[in-house]
Formats: sequence, C-alpha cells, structure tokens
Amino acid sequence: MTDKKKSRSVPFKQTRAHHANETAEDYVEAVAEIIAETGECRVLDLARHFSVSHVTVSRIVKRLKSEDLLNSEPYRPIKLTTKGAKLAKRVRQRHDVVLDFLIAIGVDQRSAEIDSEGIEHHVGPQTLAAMKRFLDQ
Amino acid sequence: MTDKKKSRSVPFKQTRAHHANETAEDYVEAVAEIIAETGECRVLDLARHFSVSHVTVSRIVKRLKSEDLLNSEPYRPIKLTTKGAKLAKRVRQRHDVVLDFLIAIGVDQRSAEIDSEGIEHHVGPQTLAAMKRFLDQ
DNA sequence: ATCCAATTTTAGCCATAGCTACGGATCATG
DNA sequence: CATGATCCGTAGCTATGGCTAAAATTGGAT
Repeated sequence: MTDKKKSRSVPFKQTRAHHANETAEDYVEAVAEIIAETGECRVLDLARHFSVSHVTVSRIVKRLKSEDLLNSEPYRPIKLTTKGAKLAKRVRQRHDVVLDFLIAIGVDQRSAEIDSEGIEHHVGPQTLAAMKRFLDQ
Repeated sequence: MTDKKKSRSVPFKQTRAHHANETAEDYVEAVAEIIAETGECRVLDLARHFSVSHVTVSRIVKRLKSEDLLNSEPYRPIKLTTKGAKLAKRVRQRHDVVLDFLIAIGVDQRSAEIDSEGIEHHVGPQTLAAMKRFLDQ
C-alpha cells in the first residue's frame, strides 16, 4: 500500500527494549494479583505463576527493583512501589478491556484468555480506545 | 475470575521460544515482501527494513537457514524455502486480517499499522476467525 | 587486470531470560 | 534452641538479539 518497505523510521519493534517492557508489565500485574489474592507475593509464587524457575524470577525481580517498580528485602515478600502499582493498575485495566473485547467479538473464553495475554502489550492508546468504544454498545 | 493464579499449565508465554517464533515470522514476511517488490532480498534490505544493523540480520538469517525457512549462499541474495514461503503466506494473510480489523473498529491507519505488527503474532486461530467474521459483515 | 566501494561475514562485546547445581537464610516444630 | 524443610540467592551455563570493529567477498570501473 503506502510504503511497506522503506525506512520505517518510527514503528518497527526494537525488540529488545520492547520485551523488557512486556516482562515488567507482566510482573507488576502478577505481583498485584497475587498480593490481592493471598496477601503477599513471594518469588516462588511468581515462579509458579509464570511456570519458570525461581532463579529466573529472582533475577527479574532484581532488575525491576533497580527500575523502581518493585521493592523487597532479601528473603522477604515482594511489594509494588508507587510507580509499580500505577503501572499494574494501567496494565490490569488494559488487560481486562482486551479480554472482554475478544469475548465480545465471539472468541471463546479459553482462547481469549490466552491471546489477550500476548496481545495486551501491543495495544496502544488508539486501539484501546476503539475497543472500549466497541464494548460501550 | 476463574483461576488467574494457579498453575497455568498450558498458556503462559515461555517468552524465549515465543520470541524466536516472532522473529522468524517477521523475517519470512519481510523477505517475501522485499522479493515481491524488488526482485531480490539482501541482508542490507532487511537491515533497513527492521532498522537494525546488518550484523544482526546476518546472524538471524543464519539461524533461519538452520531452521529451513530461508536459503542463501554466502554473499548471495536471500530466498525463502518452501516451508518459509508457506509460513510467509500464512503470516501475511493473518497480518492483513489484523490490520483491516483494527481499521474496521475505528483505529486510525497509522496506529493500526503499528499495533498490528505486534498484535499479529498473538492472534490464534479462534481470534483470527472472529476477526474474519467481523470483517464479513 | 586491478583496485575501490559496497556488501556480507566473523569476532567479540552487552543485556535479557531460560536452566541446574549449590549454598545460605528463615521459620516451624519438636 | 536445634534441626530439617522450605525458600531464596549466587555461580555459571545456553540461546536470542542488539551493537562495533575488522576481515572477506563481490562486482563494477578504470
């Protein structure tokens, strides 16, 4: 159509950075969820949640602490910083919109749950607004 | 609602493997596109397309050759294998559906182009079918 | 035929996200 | 209050995808 091949100065994915963001989003969302459900969030809770080893979780938590999204003393439960809690809330709301939207267009619950986990990270403000509009009628 | 926290035996993303897949999909799609437009696809074409260095492209092309998706002699243009061409076709069709769908629900062209690049990789068969149904009315 | 420019590959760095193996901390419970 | 189970962190491996610098190949122009 317009210019599929050329420079792509803005858009294309810059994969590395994008993935780090997705991980951050997934983790703060999970931490908020687990705290809401069980009162506290430990490394092992996250490991089970994501089906990865506790070592992987441990390293990622360390990175997110350095990014001021999470907070925790060694061998202690993980908490969200103010910044992390804000991000978690945004992510959660966006996730809910995407999930509800997929169901609204006729995707079965199970598939909607799976696909929304992946899709949510790529839903920008315009697309999110369009999904909301769709749900409001 | 149902069981957000528990085991998650199937769904959660196993990021590593998933990303390698996305890269493969992006690359075969780009190779097909560039060949269709210019007759041949070189490492530098891909580097410009994705806005990454030619070195990164070179290494990824090597991997995709080992996965029997691409084919090329050293210092020669890149071609798709039969398997690669099939994947490219599937990816292209899915990409078009997602892009058209976003536009259909009212996302502006620019945002739709950007978001569809990320979303497409997470659209499973059920979601794809639902999007097609939506477009057919 | 040679030489130069453009292209591609190789070597080697970094960060992220997987893993196993191991060691240190915490905490119930006896 | 000791001890064992559980939890968590560190060391060190792999693969992927970024990068720069340097070497190699190709191919066109003189």
